[in-house]
Amino acid sequence: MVPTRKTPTIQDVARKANVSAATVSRVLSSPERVSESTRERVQAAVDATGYTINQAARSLRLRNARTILMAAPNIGNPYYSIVLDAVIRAASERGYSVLVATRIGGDPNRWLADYLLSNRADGLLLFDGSLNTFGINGGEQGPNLPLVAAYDEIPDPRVNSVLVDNRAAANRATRHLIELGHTRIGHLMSPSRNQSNHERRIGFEQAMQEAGLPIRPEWMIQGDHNLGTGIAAGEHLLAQSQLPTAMFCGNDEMAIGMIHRLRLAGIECPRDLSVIGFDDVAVAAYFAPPLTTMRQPREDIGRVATTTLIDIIEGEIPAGEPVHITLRAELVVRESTRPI
Amino acid sequence: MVPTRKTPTIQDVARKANVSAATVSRVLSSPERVSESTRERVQAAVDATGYTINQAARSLRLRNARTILMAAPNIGNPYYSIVLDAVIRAASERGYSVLVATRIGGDPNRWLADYLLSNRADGLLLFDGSLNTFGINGGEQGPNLPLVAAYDEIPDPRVNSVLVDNRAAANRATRHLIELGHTRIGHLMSPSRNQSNHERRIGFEQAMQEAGLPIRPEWMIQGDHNLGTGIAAGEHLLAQSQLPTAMFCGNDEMAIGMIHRLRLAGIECPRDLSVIGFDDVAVAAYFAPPLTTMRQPREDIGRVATTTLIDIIEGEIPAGEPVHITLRAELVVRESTRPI
DNA sequence: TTGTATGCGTTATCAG
DNA sequence: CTGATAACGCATACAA
Repeated sequence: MVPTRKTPTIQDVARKANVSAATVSRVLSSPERVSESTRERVQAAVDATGYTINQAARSLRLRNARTILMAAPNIGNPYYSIVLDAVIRAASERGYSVLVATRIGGDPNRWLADYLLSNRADGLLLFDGSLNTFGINGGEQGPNLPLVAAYDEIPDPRVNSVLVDNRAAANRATRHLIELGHTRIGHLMSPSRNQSNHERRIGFEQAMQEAGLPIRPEWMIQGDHNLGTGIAAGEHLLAQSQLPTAMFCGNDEMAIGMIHRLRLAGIECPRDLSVIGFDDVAVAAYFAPPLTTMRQPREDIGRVATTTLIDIIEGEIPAGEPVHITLRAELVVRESTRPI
Repeated sequence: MVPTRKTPTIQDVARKANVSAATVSRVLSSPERVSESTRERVQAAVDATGYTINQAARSLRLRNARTILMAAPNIGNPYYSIVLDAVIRAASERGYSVLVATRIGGDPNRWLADYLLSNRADGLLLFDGSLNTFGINGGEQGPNLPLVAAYDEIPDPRVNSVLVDNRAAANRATRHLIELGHTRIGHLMSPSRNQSNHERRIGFEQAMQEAGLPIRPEWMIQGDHNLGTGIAAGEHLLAQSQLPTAMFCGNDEMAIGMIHRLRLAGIECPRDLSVIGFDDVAVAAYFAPPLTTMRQPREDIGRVATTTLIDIIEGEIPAGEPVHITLRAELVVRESTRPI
């Protein structure tokens, strides 16, 4: 076994190039401030030693980590994985690393803030609407850390946000059903924990009212964004004396679960029931029937939120006024909806 | 605007508690080495100041980061997102953070090694079979960094690994079709870039040979693990003079795409063609028809790989002999396969 | 253009 | 049980 050589430091490089450590540091961060000859000599020494900068030391000195933290309630959800992918790409372009946290035990407000306070991350990308952003930020006189909330309508206007106009999207989805001639329309609701989901319900109700259509309470079903509640919703519907002819579902997974359950009972989509989902997950297009849905601009969300956060961290966006960016969802018509 | 207070240091706490910084440090890391009275005093000062340890300084001093790096070719793939979730949970339990990297530009071998060498991460969880683990590790006399490769059969026995027995799983999948009475069986192959996928093919061929069944080249279709190649495979099949009665697909996404395409041409699954997939992604159970598949133990992979890596980092597993852990996939019979 | 000196915040070592 | 001190590796102010 070869004895493990310790990783070279800036000093080792300096010695090898016959310059001071300061010069090596300069070659690395502002090469133009160093004469060409020494620059080359240092570069050669760097290559020869295989030197890599020690980030811990650099972070300590610079008081930053060139790292952002992405927090989501459930990274296992495909929705977030696509966002995460975009986040990593955008961060990488700016030279940032990405740390990931998901909701586990303990007080999230506390350990999320810890990450930032402890100099492990320079900013927070928050995808968890159930968290109190105000609390994370230390309240009224808090440290006011770089924070961008995404995917949730944030009721707190003091927090930077990148979000989808859920109300408009839900309105559009519902109008699609109405335009198809449906009048008996139900809504499989998203969990109302966070504002964005509540907005979907409002958009639905708005569209119904605008069209003069009744909102039937027995067709307003509470779901929890997973396949299981979609199935439960199907069962709930089967127990009703009358079925709606169309359903707007708060996300695709629930739509898929519901369609699946109803088919078992002989209710075919779209023959007997039109269904529109929300999100446009990867399989939506290949489900049977291919699912009509509102597509979330997931990559955009991840990318825009990340660049915004980094702009804030680097002071390119003034800290004074909070930033609010709104993205639009897009109607994707496939085969799970049809005229009445 | 309240002037931003700088975050308190261990010195601030020490002053407030009338002790030295060393004592504060001891209270935090080994409380039993400090008298009860001072311990309480220090604790109170910590609470009062809202002190959080500066990780950069700690890392610099301790020469570790208490962070691991997960590298995957494509974090947007739902497969990895579930693994990542398990990784985060397992890491968190041991007090580690998780950094995520995905394949972007540049030489991955180089920047992955950078992460470790630069003291940003203490170990690497590698899910990308196309990467040269040996290279990452610096070759024969390399630094030999803590590294666990997962999800791919690693041909290099010098690298620690946690993997699924793909050959046995593919063999089992194929036998399932054979037991159902099928004799005309095709295989939609995974990309052969990495060994694990190649193992699936070997498992298939083995099972066919054991059963004395012919392997028909025109039914051996090369895919690329996405829905698109599933569709292409469907078209390829439609162009043949004779169809197989059963197909073993290298993953669920391809199976779904293929079934979808064939249905458009009037070939129904499982009526005309039995299909078994691989992975058991979330929608497999709710596809029409619900998909028979080999379930990958994704959570197990993430958890076991993580705990193993941390054990290695912390020296609980001797560095001498590489660790190789094999997990088994499980046959999940649903409705996309039926007797001939 | 380059070098010297200093400090970032922490913990381990060594005295007391 | 506690305190003083040094060192981890880097980047900058200042001096040359």
